[in-house]
Amino acid sequence: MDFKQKIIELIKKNTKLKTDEISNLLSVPPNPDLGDFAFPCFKLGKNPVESANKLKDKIKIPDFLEKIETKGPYLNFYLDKANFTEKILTNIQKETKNYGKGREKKKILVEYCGPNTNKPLHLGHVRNMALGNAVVRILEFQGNKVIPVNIINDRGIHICQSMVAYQKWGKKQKPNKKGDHFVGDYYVLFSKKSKEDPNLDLEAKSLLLKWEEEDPETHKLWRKMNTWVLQGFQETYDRFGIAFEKEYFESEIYKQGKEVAFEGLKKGVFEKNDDKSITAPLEKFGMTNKVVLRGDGTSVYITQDMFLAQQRYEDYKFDKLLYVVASEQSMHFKQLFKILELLKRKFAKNLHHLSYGMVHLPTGRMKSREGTVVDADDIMDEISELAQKEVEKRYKNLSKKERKRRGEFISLAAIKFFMLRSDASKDMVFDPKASLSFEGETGPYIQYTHARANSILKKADVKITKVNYNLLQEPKEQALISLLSKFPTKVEETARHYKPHIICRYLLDLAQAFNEFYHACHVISEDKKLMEARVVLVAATKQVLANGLKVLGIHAPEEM
RNA sequence: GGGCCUGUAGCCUAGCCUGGAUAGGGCGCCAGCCUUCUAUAUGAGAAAGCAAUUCUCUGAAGGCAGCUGGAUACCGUGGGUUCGAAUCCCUCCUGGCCCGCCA
Repeated sequence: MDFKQKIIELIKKNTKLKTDEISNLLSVPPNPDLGDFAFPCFKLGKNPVESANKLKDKIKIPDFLEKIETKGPYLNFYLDKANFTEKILTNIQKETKNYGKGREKKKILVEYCGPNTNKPLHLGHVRNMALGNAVVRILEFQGNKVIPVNIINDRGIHICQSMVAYQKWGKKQKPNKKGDHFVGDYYVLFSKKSKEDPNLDLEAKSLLLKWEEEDPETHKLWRKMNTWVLQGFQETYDRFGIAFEKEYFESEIYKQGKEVAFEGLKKGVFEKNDDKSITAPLEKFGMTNKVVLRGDGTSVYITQDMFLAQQRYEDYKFDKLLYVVASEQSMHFKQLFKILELLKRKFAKNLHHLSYGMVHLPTGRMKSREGTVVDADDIMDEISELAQKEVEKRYKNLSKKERKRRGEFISLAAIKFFMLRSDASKDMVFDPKASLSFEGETGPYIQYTHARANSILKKADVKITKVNYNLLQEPKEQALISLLSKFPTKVEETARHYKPHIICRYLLDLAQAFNEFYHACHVISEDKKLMEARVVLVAATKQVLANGLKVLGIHAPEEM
């Protein structure tokens, strides 16, 4: 039983309140002077100050508490420091990389990334990948079985546009650069040329028809170009540090939603229109009606998603399916989930759209047709270059290889942390020049703190025998220990809300507390027993920083 | 017209689910911590005087993935609920996204 539970019991014994009520009221005071837990006494009577004092007199102080005090209408509980410190620090020493791990046992599918195979991944995908990857790791750390899946949008008119341009101007060249960029260039070329020559649009349309008729030549070209693009994506995934357990291809499933549409019609959930198209009537649920199958029998975007959801259920029997997709598709998912509910799919209530805000440039919205897009690879290159320069400034004698390695993990930390540190639901402006500093609330700051902790441990050559936890009484030490104890709750909270920014904020607080601590308290000292206790504290902090970075998908370096 | 999201210092952001003590961070700004330089007729002072040397002040530059201190907030607006509202409810306003037989 943890301390909070013990205090709840204590209050329960001495008041008429129920456990739940007390649990809700009991909170952590705004600053450490006011103790470790606080209980507001407004509910105990008309005069809360008097009630607080009465309650205080009634309670006998148990071993784990140092004291109880009243401050106005609040009853403040002070934990016995040595007892608390010992419990937390020994726990971290024992559990190491599993400290904070949860015990949920669900099977969760997370769909993210969702690229189109006509152009490279861009900044929006970077946010998506950072978020998806972090959510996967956090849910895993919470104890769940998590299966990351991708949906590849590898068919449709936009794909054919790149193909037309390649046919006309590609001269059968093989890629002379990363495959996705190579193909993307033809997509941009198509957009440019089609402004002058409207016939190109017709050509793309007829190519799409040929593709649907499974014309061998067309499919051969399509497969060839897709292979180039997918190879390029794979390189980006590897660099970003993500992997998928399964990739679903739109081209393999887009036709199969039809059965679902007919099923809905039979069940009376959908309606048939005069032109033979099929509609899901959703007006009574506060949405607009949705066509789920065209008059000519071909499927639309939502048709394949209806099928794909159930396909995934058959594949994995998930307890939960998360779609990490930008907020612009909120309506689509609202409609999709409602339709599946009307079709009485038992998994319908276990679907969740994890929506995130758009990434804007200082110049406005990104438009791939107009070339005002920042490519994922380019931004990684650019930031990596910057980071390598910073590394070089600090260490003149590093090998080029090592400098590159460091620059790379630092830049990825900067990018990922920047994408994750604020609430996903908000839009953000990404200014490549100004947004990614390495100072302040950044990934590198956390990494740096981790590296510093490590370097202290290396310097402090001491044998840990029997630690006297009583020695860690300084306010900065206590503040740090108190933060360390909160990690498991933060993980739980993050997993419950799918909000990685909670862990980001926590790591910033922890890093700051640690930096303040080691400036105020010298670890390496003549007093061996004190040094021993502090070394344990530093090691514990390093461990928790590492655990936190890991669930965000960020490397925790030993030095940088 | 309808739906969803959003509004917190000059800028960015946490807190809102689950109401509670002084609204927490960061950037930027100001003042320090650290390093270097400068004073060979062209800065000043101290170590009794001179020389050497050292130190202090003043000045300048640099660095800064770190630390300390400081200034900055009608929590969009108006109302309601409550002993108590950034947080819950309602009005209005701002910005964004969506409302296609595109994906």
